[in-house]
Amino acid sequence: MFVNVNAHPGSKPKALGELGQLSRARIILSEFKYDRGTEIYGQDEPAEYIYQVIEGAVRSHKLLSDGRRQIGAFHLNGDIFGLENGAEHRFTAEAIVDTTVRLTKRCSLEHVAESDAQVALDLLSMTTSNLQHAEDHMLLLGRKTSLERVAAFLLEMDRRLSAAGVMALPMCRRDIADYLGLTLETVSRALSQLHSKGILGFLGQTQRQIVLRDRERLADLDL
Amino acid sequence: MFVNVNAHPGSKPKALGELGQLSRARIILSEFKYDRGTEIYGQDEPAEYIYQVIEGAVRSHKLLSDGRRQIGAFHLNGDIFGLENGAEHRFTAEAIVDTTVRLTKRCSLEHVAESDAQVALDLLSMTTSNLQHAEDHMLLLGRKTSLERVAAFLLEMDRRLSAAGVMALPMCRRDIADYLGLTLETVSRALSQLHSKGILGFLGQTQRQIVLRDRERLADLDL
DNA sequence: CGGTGGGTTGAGGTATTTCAAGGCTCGTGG
DNA sequence: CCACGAGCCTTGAAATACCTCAACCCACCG
Repeated sequence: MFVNVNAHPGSKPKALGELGQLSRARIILSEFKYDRGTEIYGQDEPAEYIYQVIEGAVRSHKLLSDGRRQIGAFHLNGDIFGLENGAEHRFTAEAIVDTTVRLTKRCSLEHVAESDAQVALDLLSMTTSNLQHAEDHMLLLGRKTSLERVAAFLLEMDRRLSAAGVMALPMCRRDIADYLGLTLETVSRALSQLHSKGILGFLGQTQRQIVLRDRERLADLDL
Repeated sequence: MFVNVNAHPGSKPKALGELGQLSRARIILSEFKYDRGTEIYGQDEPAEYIYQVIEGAVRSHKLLSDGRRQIGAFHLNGDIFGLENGAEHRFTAEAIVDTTVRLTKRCSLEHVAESDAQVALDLLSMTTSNLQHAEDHMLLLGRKTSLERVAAFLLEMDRRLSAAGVMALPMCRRDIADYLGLTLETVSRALSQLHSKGILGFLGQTQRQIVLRDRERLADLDL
């Protein structure tokens, strides 16, 4: 089921630091690959593992019974996800593109945390980061206009995955929409609007590579 | 500044259990009262204390620069709030009604957690509860209709503060609206609609005491 | 008694959704 | 090599859920 690969020094130092500490605690790390579009775990499944993105991108979402979807977070290079306190996952996680993750058994980690305060504090710190993101996202979802949401999204992605001033979005418009609580058409219109105002530009013909031409005016839209 | 009162056995066993454990760790607890409408702490202020509601109700909110407000949570009897990992509060907290809180210094708690894994795990558990609530709330704010939001709100409040089948809401319509990402008029209309359908009833003339007459049909609205 | 702070309700406006059409890219198979 | 369909994105037009503005009611209180 799981392919064991030699763990190689990761690409994103910050979050790796966190899992690095866990690694110090002698927890088994292995790597695994998921094809684009496949489910990594489902909502309400027992949370057996926690994950770190080595390469690729993952989305975590909840569904309403009639299919409406809310994406709670995107997990990019170096991010840790799947960390739940209870026994079950509270989101469904899917690979957005072909993705490599590093994973470790949740129970062994939990066991270590019971005696090692430092590990427990690491877990707390990770959970707090997630909480902070969720809190900010509630404000966005509850009170921001579509343009403000898209602007905030672009700034977040710029911060998290921009290389050389250009960001290559791994996710499609529908994913962005379900993250921002909008429809894909509204997201598309907002992007077009920002484009026509010269605030951003598209590279290539896929519309997924975006360069921010006027970060200042974009930030003005992010209240 | 702070009035020290004898800590008496609290009213809500569950959350008290948590602070109870912290108490075991020899952390100073004192009580303090806030008048209705007063600020307990402000966003971006240093997080000196953490709090537990003994009596009353508190709202935590974020503001956009133009005054739009999003309430992230209501804190009712027994709830712990003001727990931040960073040095600063991420919300403004205000007493909705006259409120008594128990409080303890954050730094001393943090200090204990550094060596005591059990305390650190308690903090983790509390943070995880907050995270879980925020995750569910993102789904509500991003994807539910006004009627579904109000139904979910009523069920949440019913669960958290219903006594003898009737809930006495401490907060006004505007607070509910800012919690649900709606306007107060929309909340009022949704409640009227549920009232006219016989799903809920009002007691007294303040419109703040609500009795759920058909929890089944209300739950149908909560997808 | 008048003012203030809630709450409800109606009418009209609007941001966003819904529905629909069309274009572009890319992979696959003839 | 080209045709074709699928997936993704954009754009327009119409529908609608929610917001805004406004009037009114009621309870409370100095």
